Amino acid sequence: MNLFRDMRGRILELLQGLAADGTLPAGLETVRVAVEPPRDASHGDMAVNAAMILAKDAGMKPRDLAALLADRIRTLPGVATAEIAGPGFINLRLDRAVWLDCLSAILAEGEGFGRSDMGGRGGRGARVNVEYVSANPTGPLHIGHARGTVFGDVLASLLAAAGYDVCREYYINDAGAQVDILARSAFLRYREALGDDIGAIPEGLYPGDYLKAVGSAIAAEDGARWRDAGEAEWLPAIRSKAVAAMMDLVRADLAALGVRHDVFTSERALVDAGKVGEALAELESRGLIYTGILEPPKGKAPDDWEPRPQTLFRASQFGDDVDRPLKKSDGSWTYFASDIAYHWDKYKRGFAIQIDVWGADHGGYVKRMQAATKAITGGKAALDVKICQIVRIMDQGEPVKMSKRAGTFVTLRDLVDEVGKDVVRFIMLTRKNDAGLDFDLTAVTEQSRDNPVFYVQYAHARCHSVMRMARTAMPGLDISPESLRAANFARLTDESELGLIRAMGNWPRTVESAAEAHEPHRLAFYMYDLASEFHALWTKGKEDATLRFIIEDDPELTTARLALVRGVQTVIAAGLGIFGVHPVEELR
RNA sequence: GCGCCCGUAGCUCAGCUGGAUAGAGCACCAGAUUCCUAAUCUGGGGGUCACAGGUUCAAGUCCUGUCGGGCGCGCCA
Repeated sequence: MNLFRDMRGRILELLQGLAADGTLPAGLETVRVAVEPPRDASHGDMAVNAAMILAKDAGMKPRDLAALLADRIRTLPGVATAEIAGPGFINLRLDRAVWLDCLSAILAEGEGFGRSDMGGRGGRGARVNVEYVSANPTGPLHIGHARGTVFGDVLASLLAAAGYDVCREYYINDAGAQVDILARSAFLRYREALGDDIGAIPEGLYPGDYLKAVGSAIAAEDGARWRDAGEAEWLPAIRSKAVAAMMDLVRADLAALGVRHDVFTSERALVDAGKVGEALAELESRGLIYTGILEPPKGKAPDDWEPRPQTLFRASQFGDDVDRPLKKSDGSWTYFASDIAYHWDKYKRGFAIQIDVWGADHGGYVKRMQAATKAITGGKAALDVKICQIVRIMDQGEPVKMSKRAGTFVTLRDLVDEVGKDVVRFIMLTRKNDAGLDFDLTAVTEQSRDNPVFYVQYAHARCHSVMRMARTAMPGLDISPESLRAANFARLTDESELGLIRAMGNWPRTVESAAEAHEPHRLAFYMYDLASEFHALWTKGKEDATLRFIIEDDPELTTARLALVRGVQTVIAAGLGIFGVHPVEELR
């Protein structure tokens, strides 16, 4: 149930009617017609901008068109008033019964309230692929991965809630030089496990203790088989085992954060299957590959720059600044080349809508990837890249210096262990993805209004608390979901109560707009605002006892108010559900 | 030098893809709080939306330029 979308649909029907009887010209473009809550609540329940959007094409003044339309809107069931304001807004007030029905719908739909079918009507939604994390399989996840991981995961949930058929994907970069280094590092640990003295880990290799277990495992499995073999002989096997072990680590870290991917795609597998060659042949056949010499970047020419003919993709034909190399000087593919194959592969697997979640340091890569995706799919796939800005870990307002040597934590797991997965997940979404974020280890566990996690959780817990209280104070009262659903909502008359219902009525459109914009952080702000309204009403009951939720000598009123509380609880739980945050029933 | 992102109240940030008088929280000031959970609530002051142009009925939002901050810039991923 989405009151705003329903109303928009009915207004579009009215417009069609006006066009059909010749009052308005036919074929007016209505995509920009919006039905929204007005910025100022005193303007009413809904604001319609149709008259201003359509005035020019209709050949009318906005306010005249508004008057015409308002006359029709007033005849719609559920509309109490339709007034023209400002440059041509039509402000609607709905019958109170409409809002009360909305509460009824919330209770009936439960946490499904707010789910949408915008991803596709009548059956399965459009398929969307969200690729996130995709950290190199060379060690455990570190703090720098936290934000993109949470962002991608919640964006995926959000799109699913909006009716899309979502695939959560992880791209394993197991084909580059990094994993060879991993293999060499693991090989040392293997020899160590066999009793060799390996001394200090040489510069350039991964020194982490987490590789000791890998070395031991290989020693246990293969014995001394590789010990005296040449690198060319052992490297592929050790690499494969090490990567598998690292992915186990990564998966465990992800699980600690409550993240689970549907698909893990291996870059090496793509390469071995010849997909890169196929992709480049495809581009070649479209005349998009040539051999040329790139200009050195101005202002920052690398020391060892020398002009060299390269195999280039014509990225600049698709919006990129320059053409991009596909081959390294040793003849192997660049990372970009296999990434083209990968995105093409995603498209061929049925994903015309693709979203990649990257860290801020990859911002310069966005254009070329979009250019390549556009080129190789013939413009049929859309790639949106969400860049997550860096997170500064703070403590008591001071930045935390993170280094292994200093003993301060650097891994994602440490962060989760320190404050809990729910806190990490929520806080990572309290800022827009492309803005920086300060994560204060002390502030996020404080119990105050400054701390959005607490504030929202407290609202949810408070709902449960009220229910527990009601059971004690009025033992004979039936507060089962069925009973609350059948409550006499007409007893809800206070403006704060209705305001709360209106706020809840905004939830479905918040979900839709957040899904459309690929901006899950909007849900955090919504939840915070709803919690705020709820706390305000609760406090009102302290000053005015007649506004309390529990009125012992009036079971009917109490039931209605508990239904309201239940509604708030439901909507917050729905929001936290999309966030993958467990809604607490009690704070301690 | 070029590209991308950012610039909104003293501070941290929203602003629903162009709408009405630009909003929260913190901090500050003034109040409420023997209470369904104490960890709150009500009100107030505070703005050249970095700056300058442009587009239109309407610009924080779109375009151009300038300034300031971050990230990136062939054979790393």
